[in-house]
Amino acid sequence: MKNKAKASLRLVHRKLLRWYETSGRPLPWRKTRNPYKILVSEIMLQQTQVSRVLQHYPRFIKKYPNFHSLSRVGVAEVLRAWRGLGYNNRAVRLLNLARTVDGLHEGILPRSIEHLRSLPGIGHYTAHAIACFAFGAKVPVVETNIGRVLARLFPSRQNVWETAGRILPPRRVFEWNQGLMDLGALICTPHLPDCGHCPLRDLCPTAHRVVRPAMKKRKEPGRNGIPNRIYRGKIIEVLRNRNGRGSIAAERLGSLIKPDFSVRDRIWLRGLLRSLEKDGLVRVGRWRGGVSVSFP
DNA sequence: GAACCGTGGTT
DNA sequence: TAACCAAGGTT
Repeated sequence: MKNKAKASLRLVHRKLLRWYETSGRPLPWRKTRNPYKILVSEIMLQQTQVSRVLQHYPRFIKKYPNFHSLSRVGVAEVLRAWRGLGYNNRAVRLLNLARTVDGLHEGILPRSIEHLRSLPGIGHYTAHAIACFAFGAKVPVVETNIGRVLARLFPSRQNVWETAGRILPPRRVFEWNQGLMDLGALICTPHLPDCGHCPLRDLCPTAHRVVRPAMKKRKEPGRNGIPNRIYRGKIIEVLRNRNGRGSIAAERLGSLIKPDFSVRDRIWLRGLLRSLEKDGLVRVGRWRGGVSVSFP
């Protein structure tokens, strides 16, 4: 890299880190280095806004403060604690992860990115996030915010992960990664970026002239124009609210999640239940010639 | 690599 | 109001 580019990069480091000191968000998972607490926050934050996670994270951590306490409960209890967060598969994966760590790793989360990635629910991003935020590794992190920021700051670069690795500062990598995310969430937003208040505006080639790529929506499979995943969520919510009583007849479940449920919907409902069963979210059994549904 | 997976606020 | 969007992961 040329000296000029190096100097410019150092300026980016300085400006962003300074901005983060004064404008970074005071989020609870930034005040700890506890691997379990960092992990829970990262799983919750997958495709989920910070504002929503803030509503549920403290209560979840209080109820399940470590891998051991979480590993001892069942799917039903975890899904109730997960209510409102969405993507319920994450709760099941987190539970299985806790059981694995508690049972096979003496309650200690692995430190290596490769090992982390082998655990359920931890992919490329989350493994790097845990390595950096919990273990202090000097590794890059790229999620939707940072991907957008880097695409605008380095429009000629193609691979954002490679770019993120190349521009990593020599120290304060924790603050650097968190700062880039805050910049994307607060200033460098998708629709109308607030370039006037951006600490990097003088160094950004696309400042004040951001074009956002027009994305086309895909069509989701569903019923009556409602995607199947919404019905899946309704099924889980019905089961959550059946405190005590274990199972429910599929026919009754159908009428609860779809007001005009009829015999023509039976096959469709069976498909939903099969997918939920495969994900470990429900158990499907036989009952009086029909089908019964409960938490596993 | 595309399809699938919740929930609810914002525009 | 319909569409978009949000600290991704799995198959």
